[in-house]
Amino acid sequence: MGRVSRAQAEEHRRQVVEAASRLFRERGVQAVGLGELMGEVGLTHGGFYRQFASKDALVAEAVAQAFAEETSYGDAGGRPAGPEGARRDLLDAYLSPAHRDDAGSGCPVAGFGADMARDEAAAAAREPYAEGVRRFARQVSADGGEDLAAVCTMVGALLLARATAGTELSDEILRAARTALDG
Amino acid sequence: MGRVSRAQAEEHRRQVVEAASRLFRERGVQAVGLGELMGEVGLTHGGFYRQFASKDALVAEAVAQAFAEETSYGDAGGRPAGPEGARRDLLDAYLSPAHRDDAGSGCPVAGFGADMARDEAAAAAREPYAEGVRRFARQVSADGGEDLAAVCTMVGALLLARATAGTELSDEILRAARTALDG
DNA sequence: TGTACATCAGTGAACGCGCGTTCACTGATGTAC
DNA sequence: TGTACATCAGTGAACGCGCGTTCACTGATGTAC
Repeated sequence: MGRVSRAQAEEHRRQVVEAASRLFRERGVQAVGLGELMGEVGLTHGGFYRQFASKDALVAEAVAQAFAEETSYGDAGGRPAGPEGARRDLLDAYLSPAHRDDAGSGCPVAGFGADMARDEAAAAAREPYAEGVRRFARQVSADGGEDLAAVCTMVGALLLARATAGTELSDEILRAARTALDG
Repeated sequence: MGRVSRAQAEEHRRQVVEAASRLFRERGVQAVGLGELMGEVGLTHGGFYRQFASKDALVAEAVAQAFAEETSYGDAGGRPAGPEGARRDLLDAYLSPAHRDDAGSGCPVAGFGADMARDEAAAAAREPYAEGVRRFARQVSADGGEDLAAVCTMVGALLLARATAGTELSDEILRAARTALDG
């Protein structure tokens, strides 16, 4: 292929991080190889190390990238929300079948939780992940505090709905969590 | 080694399933190889297929085995519980640092959740897993029903506490979930 | 603005490694008489 | 109870495969004059 312009290379790098952010959330860090990731961008695997120090370094970037983007959690609602309805809309979207079925562009707290809990992922991602959890707890809170318990319910519901996807239990789980969370 | 008695072989098989049930919960199905599993029992990997049809078949058995055994969730309490205190003791133990730090002998709903959510694990384990979730929801319920929302909060808290283990956020999460769940 | 050359993004083959699975073989166990 | 033989649990080497990582090479880009 020969050399590519600096702007093009930066664009490739950006696309690889984005693909990683999506595929890692969808199938897990271990299940996605560097060859597949580079292929997503139309490149071969050999060029990976011109852009990243290691797979672990990419994991850290992918986690940060996932938290940086604004997720709509499957766009379950759609109606414009006043500040009073913001929490309600967030809960509706978060606990929707659409969000359950689209982990790749869904909540990074849930999407990367399993990889962070088991030490597969780089320790480098630990700090940005924990910060992301806190930020989400503030976003969820009705007052200005951190509603960690609500985050537990939401993330747990999403995980269990995904783990039981295809059975009727899956939808029941989402509804039970939605009902339990006021707003 | 030569042949081994039928009873000895059955004992070996039992030990392999138990080791799988523990290690899979601890590190994930993909991260544990058949060689390591057989080694746990003192055997070599070649004999695996005399006992199991495939790794996926073992996964299904390991999930069933994990749900079959009585877990104490880290034994956080210890005081004898009357029926009125049973739910309180369950919550205390479940949301304890001990349970967070010992996934291998901990709750199978949480331990296998990630593997079930991503399709790494055998489809054969889906049904016993879903049944295990329902059974746990009945166990958690204060009345005779199914408290799916409480299960979401508990499992979510455990997952996030493990994902943030080592940071102070981890303990905060456990306490927040414990406070939110009455009893 | 044009030319000469250094840089370096991406290629493709190779590295060692561990995976799940298969198989010929060993020899103690279990069985038939 | 004792002997002859079939069974089969476990061994260890091999299979093809994909992984993360390295590297010599290509040739267009970027830079120096």
